Amino acid sequence: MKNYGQYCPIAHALGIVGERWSLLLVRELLDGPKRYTDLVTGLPKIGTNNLAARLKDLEAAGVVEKRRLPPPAASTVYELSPYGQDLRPVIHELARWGARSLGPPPLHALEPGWLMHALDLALSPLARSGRFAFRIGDEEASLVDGRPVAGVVEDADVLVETDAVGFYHLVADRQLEGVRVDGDVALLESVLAAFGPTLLPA
Amino acid sequence: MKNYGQYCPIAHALGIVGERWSLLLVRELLDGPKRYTDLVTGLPKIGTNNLAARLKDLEAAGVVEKRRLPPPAASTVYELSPYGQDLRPVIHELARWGARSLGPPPLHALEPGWLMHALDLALSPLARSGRFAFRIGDEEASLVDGRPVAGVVEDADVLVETDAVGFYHLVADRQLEGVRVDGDVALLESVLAAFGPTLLPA
DNA sequence: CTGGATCCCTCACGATACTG
DNA sequence: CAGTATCGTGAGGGATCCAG
Repeated sequence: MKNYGQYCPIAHALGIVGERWSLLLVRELLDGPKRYTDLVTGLPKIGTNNLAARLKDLEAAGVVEKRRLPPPAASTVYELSPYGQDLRPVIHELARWGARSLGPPPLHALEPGWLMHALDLALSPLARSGRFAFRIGDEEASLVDGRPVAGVVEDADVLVETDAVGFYHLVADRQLEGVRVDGDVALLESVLAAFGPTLLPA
Repeated sequence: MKNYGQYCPIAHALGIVGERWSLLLVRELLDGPKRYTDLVTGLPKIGTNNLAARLKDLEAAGVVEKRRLPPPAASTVYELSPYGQDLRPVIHELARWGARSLGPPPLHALEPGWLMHALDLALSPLARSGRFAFRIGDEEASLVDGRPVAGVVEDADVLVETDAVGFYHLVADRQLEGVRVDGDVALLESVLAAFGPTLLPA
């Protein structure tokens, strides 16, 4: 992509990761190294030529590194360089901004692992202490002292059970309809109360 | 722009501001309302048709608002909605990330007001207290208790005078060559010492 | 099966000219 | 000043094909 013709850190950053698909590619790699095929399945609508081009660009920019796994797992994986890892705060802010106008989820076709990402995004800054467990649809994850972990943790302070739409309204509107809460309800509500308005005021 | 086909706050956010020029447009408007022509001069390489299209998209998405100024200043200005203002943390993080691989500035063709933006970006999180004044090339700005203000403030704790390249090396490498510092040098150095490594390790 | 490269088609972008 | 009209180019999307 051509440059923006300005000496500006924002324009420069966008020259590196501003192309279509680039930041979504980084999002995929934030969960760890992935193979080419994993990236294709994680980004179904990207053309393979485009994926190869984006990977090449990001590699040339020092954001992504290509590594051959040693035998017997002889395959190549792509992973973020340390500089690429530093995009995490950028993507985190972008996600929090986007979430405010995203609307409720479809009940189908959510990506595996979405709950851990959602907890990390929406609640981890708010629930720095306590043990929260979530069983949402067919996903399970917990928040232990602000860190998301997989599965329902033992002796949680509070356990939340609902589906994806119920979870959305829980964090977005603080509506508890259709949500089953076991344990310290007040603790959960105090965390949610720290949430500002999340929906687009318009 | 077509969607990314995923229920994901990042993909959704990129669907709104992910197109070429969109975030730079928001950057321009973060300084306050601007007229169409001001935007053209601030983004010299954008085509006017493209600018019109991006403005229309951002307005439809609730990020930008178009307002007619009352007579006698009968002109239309564009400004960020509250939701658009909330992009400031995103752009801030992006700028800090991009600055790490940006390299030293050209001595010419820096945009007016760059110094205030640079102070805001690089030093305002670090210098929450104290009065720092800067005279860099033909730009003047100060940092008062962490807030950037225009001009050289009276009775500053420290006054820094150099050119843009000297300023860059001051914040990037903490090199003081070619930099004239009046006042509390130790205070300035303590702020700079709080800066981590800023350049791409590669 | 993984890891791409190639082709084609469409549309978005960039430059410029033009208008209310 | 604030855009719209037009047009050429090139990047992105989709499908297919090929090599290890």
